[in-house]
Amino acid sequence: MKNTIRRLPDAEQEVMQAIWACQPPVARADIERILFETHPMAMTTLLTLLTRLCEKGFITIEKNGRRSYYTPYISQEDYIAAQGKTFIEKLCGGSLSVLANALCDSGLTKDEIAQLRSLLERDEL
Amino acid sequence: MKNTIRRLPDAEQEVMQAIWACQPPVARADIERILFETHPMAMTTLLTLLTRLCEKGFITIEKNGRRSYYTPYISQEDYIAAQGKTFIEKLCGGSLSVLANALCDSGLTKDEIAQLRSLLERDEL
DNA sequence: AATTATGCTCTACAATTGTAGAATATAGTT
DNA sequence: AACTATATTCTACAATTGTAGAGCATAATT
Repeated sequence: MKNTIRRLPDAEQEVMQAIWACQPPVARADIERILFETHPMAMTTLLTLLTRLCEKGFITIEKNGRRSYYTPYISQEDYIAAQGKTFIEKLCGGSLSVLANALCDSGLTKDEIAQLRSLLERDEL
Repeated sequence: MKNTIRRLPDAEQEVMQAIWACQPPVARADIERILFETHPMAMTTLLTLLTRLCEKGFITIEKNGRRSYYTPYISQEDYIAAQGKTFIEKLCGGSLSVLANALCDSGLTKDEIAQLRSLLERDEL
């Protein structure tokens, strides 16, 4: 786990999620297909973002002939952990309960509140 | 509560936190003093950020003579709730337990894990 | 009232981000 | 081998963000 994982800009994060959703190494076409649902963009735009993600150390790119294949270098779990941690420390003063309360009070749909309840009732983890 | 609260860029978020830490309406000098600890910047930089925050609807500015006073228009709780919700929906597929697991596995200090444990053991909320 | 100090607004500019067309390189086809 | 299709890299540019000096307005001081 890498401990300083920078917060990605929205478009790049969207691309990472598409990559994480696939079995690596991932072909451009697969990423494109997934993104089409959530954040459609021109193909060259996607390729620009992939290049930037590589420069930032989030993925590796291997070429095979004229095609490239993309593999996450930072896992989704590590990214979530790092960003979640930063979020809690920076915004919630390090207190998880501040987050939980804010979510309960106003940030969640009924389903999500139910989910939070059940999560809080399990005390394993 | 406003339901579409945009994610602020880092510098502006830092300023908001300084404002939230004070009793409104807040004088520039107070914000400056707090920021000096976390994110020092030139005074005019701060004033630029305050103007942007006002344009974005995060604060209101009232002038009294040549000084201005700043009041949050979006509460910290609402901001945390909105960003937390977005975070969970966008990154964790809407599943809080995904966040909780990632945090447990690698994102938290010992203290924070202890805190999460105790939070999970309380089943009020 | 004139001068000075101070607090804010305007202007500026580099870095990052979002977006995509133009150019290039390579693989497939005739 | 020449032609065509296609996948990637280069180049480009507007919008946003981080940063702060120059200029302006108003209050305090002499």
